[in-house]
Amino acid sequence: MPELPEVEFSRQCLERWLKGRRLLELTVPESRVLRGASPQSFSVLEGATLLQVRRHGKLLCLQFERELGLLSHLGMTGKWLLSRVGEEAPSHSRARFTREDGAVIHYQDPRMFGWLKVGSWSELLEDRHLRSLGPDAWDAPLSSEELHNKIRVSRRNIKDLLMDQSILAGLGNIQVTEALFRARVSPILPGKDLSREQVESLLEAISWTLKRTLADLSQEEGIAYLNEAKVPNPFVVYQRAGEPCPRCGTKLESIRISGRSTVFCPHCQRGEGLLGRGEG
DNA sequence: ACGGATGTTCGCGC
DNA sequence: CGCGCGAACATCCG
Repeated sequence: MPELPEVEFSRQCLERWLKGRRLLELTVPESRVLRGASPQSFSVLEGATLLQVRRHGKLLCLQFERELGLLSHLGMTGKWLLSRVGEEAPSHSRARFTREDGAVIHYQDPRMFGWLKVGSWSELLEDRHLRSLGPDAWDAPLSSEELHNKIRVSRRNIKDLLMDQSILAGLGNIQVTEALFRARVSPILPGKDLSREQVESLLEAISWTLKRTLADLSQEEGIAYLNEAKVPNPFVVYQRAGEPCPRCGTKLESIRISGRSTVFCPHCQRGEGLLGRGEG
């Protein structure tokens, strides 16, 4: 379940499980997750102690002793999981790191859109996947002036712009859908048509939805997430097409933007935004 | 059983 | 050349 909040949750888990501890053994079978790297190349991490896990957008950066590092992108279905001694491996485990006490940390990823990359820490910090990211949507939010300047020249719609990791890193389909609804901005509004006030609303809405999802994950729901328990949809509009808008009661609609389903309220999130007419 | 799913990248056409 | 769009990747779930 990886957008910024889930990736941050994974970051905290990895630090709790591994920070200051040695990796005794790594088993990384050949799979698409390696993107062509040799399974053997991961053995450089054997015996290394994890120093810290950083997150930039949806990318995790694990720093180890000996100037070593590991980049982890969770793709669509990636998860880091802890197996206690003697527990069975989860399905679709693509990598297993054995701790000194025998516990095993698994990287699980059925669809394998995620990936792992091992290398020297300094080299990984220059990796194109990291360098191409804009400021983190949570740790380094843009000012409304900065975001407005980035989008005011674009004819692309605002939903596309907010999903663009080079503008703001960490948002995905759910968080953008939720933020646009909260800010009452139409997802199809071209970037150049957003007022400064709308950009301000969006930034507030983004931090609100990220904070709320993060809080959900680190409370009881985090445990449910780990145990794969089914929890009811916690989002305000995502996956609620056909239900009444929680603000005005209008039926929520779903459209596709860049191949992704986009739920919005046709009344609260009208295309003209605050420009156009003052009627309404 | 068919369609859709939290992400990114590549290639094509304009 | 740059932009926008659709397809592709692989598997599961309702």
